Amino acid sequence: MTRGTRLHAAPAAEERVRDADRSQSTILAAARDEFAELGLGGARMDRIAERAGLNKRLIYYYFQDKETLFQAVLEQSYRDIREAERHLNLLELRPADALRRLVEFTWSYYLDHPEFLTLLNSANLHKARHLEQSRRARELNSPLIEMLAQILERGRREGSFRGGVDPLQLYISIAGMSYFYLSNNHTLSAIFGRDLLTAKARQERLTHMCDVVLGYVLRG
Amino acid sequence: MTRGTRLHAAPAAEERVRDADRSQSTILAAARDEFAELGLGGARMDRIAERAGLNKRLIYYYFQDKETLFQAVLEQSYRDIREAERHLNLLELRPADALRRLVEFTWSYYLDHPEFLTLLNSANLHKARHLEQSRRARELNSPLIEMLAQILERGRREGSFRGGVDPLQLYISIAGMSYFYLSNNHTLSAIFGRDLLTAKARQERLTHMCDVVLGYVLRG
Amino acid sequence: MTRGTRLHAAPAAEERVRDADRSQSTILAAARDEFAELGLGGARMDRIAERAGLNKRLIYYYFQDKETLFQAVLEQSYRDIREAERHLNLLELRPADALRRLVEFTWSYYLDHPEFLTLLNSANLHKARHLEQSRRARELNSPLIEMLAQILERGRREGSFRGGVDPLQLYISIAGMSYFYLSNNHTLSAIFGRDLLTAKARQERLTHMCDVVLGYVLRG
Amino acid sequence: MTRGTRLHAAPAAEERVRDADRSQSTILAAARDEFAELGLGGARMDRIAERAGLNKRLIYYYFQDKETLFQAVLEQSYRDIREAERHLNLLELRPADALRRLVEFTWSYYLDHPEFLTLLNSANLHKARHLEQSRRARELNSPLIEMLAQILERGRREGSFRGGVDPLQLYISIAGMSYFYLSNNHTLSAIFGRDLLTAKARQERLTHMCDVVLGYVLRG
DNA sequence: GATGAATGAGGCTTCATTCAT
DNA sequence: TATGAATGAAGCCTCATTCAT
Repeated sequence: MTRGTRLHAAPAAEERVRDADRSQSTILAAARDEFAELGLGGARMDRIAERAGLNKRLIYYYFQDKETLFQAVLEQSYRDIREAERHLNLLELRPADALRRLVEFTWSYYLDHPEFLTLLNSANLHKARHLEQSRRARELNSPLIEMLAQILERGRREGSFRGGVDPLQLYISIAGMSYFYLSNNHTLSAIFGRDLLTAKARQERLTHMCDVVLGYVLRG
Repeated sequence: MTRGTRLHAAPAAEERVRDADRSQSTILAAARDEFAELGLGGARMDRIAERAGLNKRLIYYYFQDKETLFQAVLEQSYRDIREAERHLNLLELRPADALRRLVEFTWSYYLDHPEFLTLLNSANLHKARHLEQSRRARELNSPLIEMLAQILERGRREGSFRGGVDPLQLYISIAGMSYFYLSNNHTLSAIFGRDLLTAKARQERLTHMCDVVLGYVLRG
Repeated sequence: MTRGTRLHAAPAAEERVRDADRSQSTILAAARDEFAELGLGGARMDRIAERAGLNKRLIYYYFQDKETLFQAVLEQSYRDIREAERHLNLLELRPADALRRLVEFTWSYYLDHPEFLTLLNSANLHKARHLEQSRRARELNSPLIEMLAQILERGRREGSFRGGVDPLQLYISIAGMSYFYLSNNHTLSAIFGRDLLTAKARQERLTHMCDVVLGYVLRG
Repeated sequence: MTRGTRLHAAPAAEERVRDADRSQSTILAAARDEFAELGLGGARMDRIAERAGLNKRLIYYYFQDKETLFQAVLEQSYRDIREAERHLNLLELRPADALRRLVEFTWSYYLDHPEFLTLLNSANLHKARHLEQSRRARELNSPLIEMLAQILERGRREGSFRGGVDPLQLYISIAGMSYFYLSNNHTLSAIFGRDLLTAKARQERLTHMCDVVLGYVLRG
């Protein structure tokens, strides 16, 4: 008996299971938005339930409490960005192009996922205690570090890149340049009285960052 | 007249004023610590009073409410860093040295004032609404931008620096490289399983950042 | 036909019934423990299901709600003690020995069934409303009262017992002396700083109670 | 300046202090009633506030949480009964009269303070953990034990009492006989179909208990 | 200036119970 | 018979804030 043949019938077992999964995802997405907008302390369980369109009690059914929910949101966010990173085929590009692509990817991902930045902030405000409790923390290690190491090594062997560059340091610098600009965007705008998110400003920022990275890495 | 000589007497007017000032500073310092550790949402007025060793009611007496108090803390923090920046006499140094000095200063200030980073995060989580409400926001404009502009211009005229460098972009990059490393220190440590705050690691980070900035700015 | 020989077959009707009975007993035992440990207000339906290793919904299937379940537990407990009492063949003993045996039985039963004491407490906290609702309340009348009446009468006729002893009053006194000692054991221990449940202490208590009862009943 | 001279004046400092005290007593009394009627698990903080006519928050201001409040109620109840016991001048009476007076006092106190019985039950349901946490538990030791010891010794020396009676055992028996009758009154009434609290029934119970105690203690 | 007492709103969480197979 | 998913009501407790000297 296929699904189409049952009319007015109750969902089959497999479907009910999927309902549970769907509820969990819905909650997770709602929580992600709430936490991103208001931080762990400012988030409200009531509002998360409302955003999810589900009963508040269900949140506790699937995720024990607020802290656990936050941890689940964090893990999901990490899984998401790592998934995106895996699709970056940097090793097919020439070293300099690969670096440009990496800078651009980081920049675009942060731009498209502003919630990732605030979640990261919240996590660090709480001293990453949520990550430490996560057994999966290590799995969250970015594949980019290894890719970056290979790119740098290849560039050095080609003679175009300088040697002695620590890939982790460079990765952090690349991330930091995008991150600070976007994360502190409001403060910077207020202080400098300049909109930093116009199309032009964004293009200029990206160009600047590429220039910095390549200026550093490229052999004079 | 020392205080000990007056028995059962009410404090003199001037002394009362000094007490008032001292109370305010005490509250501000306590609030800064609390906000830095727990964010705006996680901070507790009770705890701030306790940290200050003063009655909670007094906080409301001096600072209308929690938001206003947070704003006051933010402004004070900005005043503090701007004050420190004013003592940086970069223009006395040669351009390359001035840049190194600027990177080092930023790095050291963030290291020594971790609360500044978390306050900044909190402010940005709330979209800098506290800054916008502050009449003094513009006064918070860093003098460093102007200094940096002059340094870059001088280096360019000397022929050692490349041209076309936007001082604001560079300033943000410098700040971002330190900021991300320190602010996300916990997350990074958890993920990469590497203590990023040992003396050696700190030295390496500083060297890396100087290399990046100078690598970018110096004419090949 | 053993169960193992039927593969993928639905259980036979008789077996289903046995399962049903077993489930009900399991629930009842789990509920008894939970109620005994935590009282009616402190007991949790979730925990009862967990203790029983059965789905919570099943509890509602067999016992309408928490109150009804409590009532069922109470009735079962009464049935249990009445059953034990029925095996006491006091009338075969001489009057004084029969009294000693009764005191000892009461004491031992309470010692061995501490849950009975707390259930009784809970029932009385709720003014025995669960008993009043029970159609079987009267059936719970202890056969001991009648036995005790006969013992007292026989002792009196023999000339060894005093007359005018109300069997119900004596029954309550016997029960009360054991009950208070055991039920308030924790409080008494805390206050008097003396472990009341060592083997020696228990023996002393039993001796004391027999002395009291016989001292009262025996003709000088 | 006496109180009467101030009209329309705000309460003086000493009075405000008393307000705090009064609030605490009011809460304590309301809590005692609620706990007595419904047990620890069944009591509701909301209802306690309502009974006290005070803001619920104030309960938490003075008594950290429900458990602490319960502990405070327990301690107060013990203080009350110990206070009453102190006014019993048993040593002025002849030994047999002193015993009768003690039985009567216990019976009357329990009759007049039914909440004491249920509080005791609740405390024991929770294994007296609230008492153990109380630093004052030992102070709650009844002065009656010592008095009873003296009465028994005096009776023995006079030749009217038997020897070898443990005052603690006797105290527990006296308390238990009253306690069980009253505490399980509802259950007993339901089972035996007999109202145990009529004036006549109460008189009979008291007579019975005196008979038991004296029958035991008096030398044949 | 300083403080202990008091409060209303709301937050997180738990509970008994029902739904829908 | 048995069960995982879902829910509304309510419970304990906390929070920022105000009252009343």
